Amino acid sequence: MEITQQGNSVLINGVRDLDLRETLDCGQSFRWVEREDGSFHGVAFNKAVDVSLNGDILKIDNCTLEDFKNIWENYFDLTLDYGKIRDDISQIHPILKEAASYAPGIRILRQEPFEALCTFIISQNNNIKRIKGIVQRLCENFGEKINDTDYAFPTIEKLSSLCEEDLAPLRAGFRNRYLIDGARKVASGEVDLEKCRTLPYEEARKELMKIVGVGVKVADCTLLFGMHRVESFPLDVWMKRAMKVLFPELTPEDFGEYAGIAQQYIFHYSRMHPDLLTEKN
DNA sequence: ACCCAGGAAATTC
DNA sequence: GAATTTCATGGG
Repeated sequence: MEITQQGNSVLINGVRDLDLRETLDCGQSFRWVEREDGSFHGVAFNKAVDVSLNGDILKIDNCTLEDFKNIWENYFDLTLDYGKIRDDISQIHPILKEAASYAPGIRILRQEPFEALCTFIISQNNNIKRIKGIVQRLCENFGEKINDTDYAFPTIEKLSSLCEEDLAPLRAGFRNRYLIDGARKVASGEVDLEKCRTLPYEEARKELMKIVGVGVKVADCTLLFGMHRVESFPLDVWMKRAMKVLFPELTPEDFGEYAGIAQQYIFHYSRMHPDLLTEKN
């Protein structure tokens, strides 16, 4: 990877295994918007950027070399060799091999832990389109304004200072209570998100499940997308169907130390081929 | 009107 | 304890 600065942009040459749409619009982050020209606009770590990819050249606008090294290289997980991981996990099962080669540009973003926690609390019994709307309103109402059009994700302190009724503008329904409980327990230290990066997996899960409204699935997604615990294997409705129909002889443990990456390949593949999961198949 | 949505809590059996 | 119902909201 060769990195150069060009005006207000940073160019990264030689980026492999990255497709912006597959990665930013596959249900792991809910804050990226695709533009007409195929670029993506989004906010993370209090910075708003435009990202585009031409061949193997990644361009990040409104970005300094420092921001790239401190934030975006990590955010897009560019130091992990997904080609190698794909080769390895492809040996687990032929259908996984097919799913991985179907969308080889999926990467697991390294999002902010608190943002991942909140967005996956919001995700429960909900659809991706509405999740995006609620998250957008959450940022507009309670996040710091960082330019004409963009808002940072709300801080832990800000959200923990609110009550359920304050969140009414989100129209998130019963999830308001869960968001407040999560913010308060994280703010008080009762739930330690940083510890979840290194705790044994089951203990990290339990730590997050102290929050009302966080069960196994939301905990697994928070660990995978917020703490980069790539051994996590979240089972949502799609994945449960996929396991039953496509991998009846396998258990989550069979997917190994990169199960979370395999999960994303399978999740995306299943959503793109819903007919594969109907009863007769 | 009915059913579902990257689930989890509350209630009932 | 395991199975079922409820929880707000919006879209198909």
